[in-house]
Amino acid sequence: MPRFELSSQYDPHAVERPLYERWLDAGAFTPRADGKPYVIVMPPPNVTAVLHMGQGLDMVTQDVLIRFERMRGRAALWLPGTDHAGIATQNVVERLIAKEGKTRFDLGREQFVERVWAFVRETGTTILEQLKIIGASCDWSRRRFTLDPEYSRAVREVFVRLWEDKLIYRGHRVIHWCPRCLTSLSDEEAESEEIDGKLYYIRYPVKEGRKPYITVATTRPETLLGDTAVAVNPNDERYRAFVGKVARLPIVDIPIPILADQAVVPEFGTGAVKVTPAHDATDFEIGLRHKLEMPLVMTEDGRMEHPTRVPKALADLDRFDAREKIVDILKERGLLEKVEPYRHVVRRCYRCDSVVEPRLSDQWFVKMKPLAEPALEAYRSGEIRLVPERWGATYQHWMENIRDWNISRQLWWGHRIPVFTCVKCDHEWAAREDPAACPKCGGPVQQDPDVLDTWFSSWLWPFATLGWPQETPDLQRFYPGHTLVTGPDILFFWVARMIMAGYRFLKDEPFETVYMHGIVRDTQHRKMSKSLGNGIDPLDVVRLYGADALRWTAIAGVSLGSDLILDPKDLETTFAPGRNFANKLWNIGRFILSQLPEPVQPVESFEWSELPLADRWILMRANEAVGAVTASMEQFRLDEAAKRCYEFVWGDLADWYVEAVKPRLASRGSDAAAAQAVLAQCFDAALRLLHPVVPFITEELWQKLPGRAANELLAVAPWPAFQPDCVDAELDLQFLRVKQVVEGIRSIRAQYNVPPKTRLRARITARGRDQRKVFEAERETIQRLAQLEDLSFDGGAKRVGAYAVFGDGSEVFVALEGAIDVQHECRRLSGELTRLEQQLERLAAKLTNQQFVARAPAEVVAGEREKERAWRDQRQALADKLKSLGCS
RNA sequence: GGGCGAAUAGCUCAGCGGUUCAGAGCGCCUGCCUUACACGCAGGAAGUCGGGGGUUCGAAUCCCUCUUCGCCCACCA
Repeated sequence: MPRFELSSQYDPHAVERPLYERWLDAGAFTPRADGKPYVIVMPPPNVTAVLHMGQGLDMVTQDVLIRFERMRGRAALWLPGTDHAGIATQNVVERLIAKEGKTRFDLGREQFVERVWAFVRETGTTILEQLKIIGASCDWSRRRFTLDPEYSRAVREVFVRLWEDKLIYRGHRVIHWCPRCLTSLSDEEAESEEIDGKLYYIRYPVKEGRKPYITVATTRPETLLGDTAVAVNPNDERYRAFVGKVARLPIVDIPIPILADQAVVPEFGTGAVKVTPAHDATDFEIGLRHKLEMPLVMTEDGRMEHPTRVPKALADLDRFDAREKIVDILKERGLLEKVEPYRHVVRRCYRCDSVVEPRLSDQWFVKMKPLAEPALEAYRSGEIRLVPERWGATYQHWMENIRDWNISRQLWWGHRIPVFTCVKCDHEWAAREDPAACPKCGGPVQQDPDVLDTWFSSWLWPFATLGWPQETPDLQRFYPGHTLVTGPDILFFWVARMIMAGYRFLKDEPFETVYMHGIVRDTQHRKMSKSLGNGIDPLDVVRLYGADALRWTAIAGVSLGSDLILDPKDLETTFAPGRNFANKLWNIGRFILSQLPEPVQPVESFEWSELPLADRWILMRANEAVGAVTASMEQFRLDEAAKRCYEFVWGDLADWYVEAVKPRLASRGSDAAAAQAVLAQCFDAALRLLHPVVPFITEELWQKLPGRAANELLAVAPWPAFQPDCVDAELDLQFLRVKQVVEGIRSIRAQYNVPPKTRLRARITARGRDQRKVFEAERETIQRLAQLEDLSFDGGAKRVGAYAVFGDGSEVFVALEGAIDVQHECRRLSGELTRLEQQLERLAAKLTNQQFVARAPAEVVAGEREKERAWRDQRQALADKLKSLGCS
């Protein structure tokens, strides 16, 4: 009698939350006290973030890995947390207060920062709570935030150490400036985008020249107001006469020198270039070389402003409005030679998408070369591995050409830069503790107003989260970590820098493998984003299909490192497969559980050789699945692991084994006991193998298996062990023949439209004696699966019916008196014969090809010979059938 | 301008040198509510593996080239 009443459909919502609670209560996600550690640090989401599909993929991937290793007995630590995300978070709160009609300047620094904290306290755990919904098995007791006091100490320590090592310096140069966020950005934070723009050719009047003007080409005419020279290449004959002359800067109407500089490419534009040292990085270099003035002609928010260079008509205009107006003025004055369409790159702020303005300013930089060297070496020596490997080239290229890192941001939200200046004696230094007075002269001190780049704190994540610079037990135990899982989009921002920080400050790699999955995109291969409205809310998916369905699609839907393509307009197609599979699993469980006694005898208590073929076969298949799934997991081929489980559960266990043993189970006799034992064992193994991918439903079912202790959890149960000596290809082949017989009969049934309820009579003629024994032993299985009322072997009287012939020449006859259409049967069989003959012909050609026989490996040749023999038998059998039917 | 990736069934993708290798899921067609499951069962149809060339006894699978998409990097304004 059934021990459980389970509904016929799996209801994820009824089980997910309680199970998660149970895992938490049991401390299942805390690393076990003993055992070799396995550590994944979670890429910390922005503290204001809500879960999107990209993170969903990232997190589920990590969860699969951590659950797998946890089951394998490792002291598995998945360390969660959030990032304060300087610009992003400040923007969010600025928008909030904008609704009250205020700016951060109205509030003042202190109040604004307090406001951000209030917001973070209120909403900062949202995304972490969402992770629980999708089943993330992180150790919440070790949750970190990049602005935690301990973490901040690490950030400050790192800054001071780099300062002491002379790797931090103040740079006066042209950096990327976001006029909307009002801060400088690193090179990485200014994303390039190709646009269809224009190239403006502008005439700069020249008094003493042979020609009345020199023409320059530019994509940003508005910067003309900041020009302090015109430059040409020193080797450019065309302009030799101009060098040393003075041009008249249009609109501003001031003299500027025409000079020669190597940086100018003669082939581009006119070969003459306007030089705007304060608003262009190359021009800045030219300016330095020629000691040019470097006037800023724009405000921080991108409006034109300069006491002498910006005329009233242009003052205060936004840079793009100013561009149009300046072009108009130039046109009016005949100074605009031409305008060409021109495809070029602009840089955009990665947080707000504004076009970034190159701007001369003072910023703090980190010298990166010394940091990059060990990180590069670690990759080259294989100490750190990138998966997929192809990212190695990108990583190397970036490291080899690394540029100094601008780490100061003109924001209020973040780690304040610990550089202090004495108001009295100008002494400047970095300090671990806030100083009360200047250590040199005792004068009052001022702290640098800027904060650090967010990534300057997150690059310490693998060890700052473990208590560094304190020598904590966690740090000793869990550093270095093992696997980092992330998307390739933050390879430079984060991954590369973590590696550098690890070697610099811990003298050891932060992790051994970086696994980079792909990006989540829609069916048009566009990245999912809020602005495109093509996103999928993972929580919607959980609501509609359950967390396991979401996880299934995220894992089974992508191969190693490839993008995940999802259709936001068709969630059903996208996520139903996972739900359906969960439901299938549920119902297999429902059936098996209804059949199992308490307790179930262990499989080991049965003599292997006495188990029926089907039992030995499914046990072997289970074992094979264990081997394959384990191997796939180890290689990050998570999709293969998931699909292998699917095949075993659905294709082998449900479609064949469960159906095959139903009669035995129904008999309730001694035959049933073995079947029960085998079912229990196989199902248990399947649940274990599937648990990392679909933790909820597997735990729920596993709990119901007989013999479960009250406090046992699948989440911390051992991973099944693969037994290489149980692999048996012969066994598989034998059962394959059984399957083929069944399928042959089913196919005949369908072709002759025999109603499912009609029981047929069939006769098998086996090719070899062994095979006959197999068929006889599995007679009941075949009868049931093929819906037969009678199955006989060999010899019976010739009757009218249909035949199917198999690879080894065995054949099955299905009696179809009255129903048989001889013509049709002839066509069917001769079709098969033709196909077989063609195959044989090809094979024969291959085998008579001396080149093949001589050069191909002997075992391949032998295999082909064997194949030929079997096919000949099959052909013979088919030909006989045709003859006996009287086909012409 | 460099570098990388992708192109296989209507859709999303596996397969990446040799077992009937041309596959899976979804979709489609034909039967079935066969007492675990219609989120299911059984049986089918469906692709000259982007084009061309080459290497090899043998090529979706390796090499070259072209085409089309996508991504990353680069101070020719």
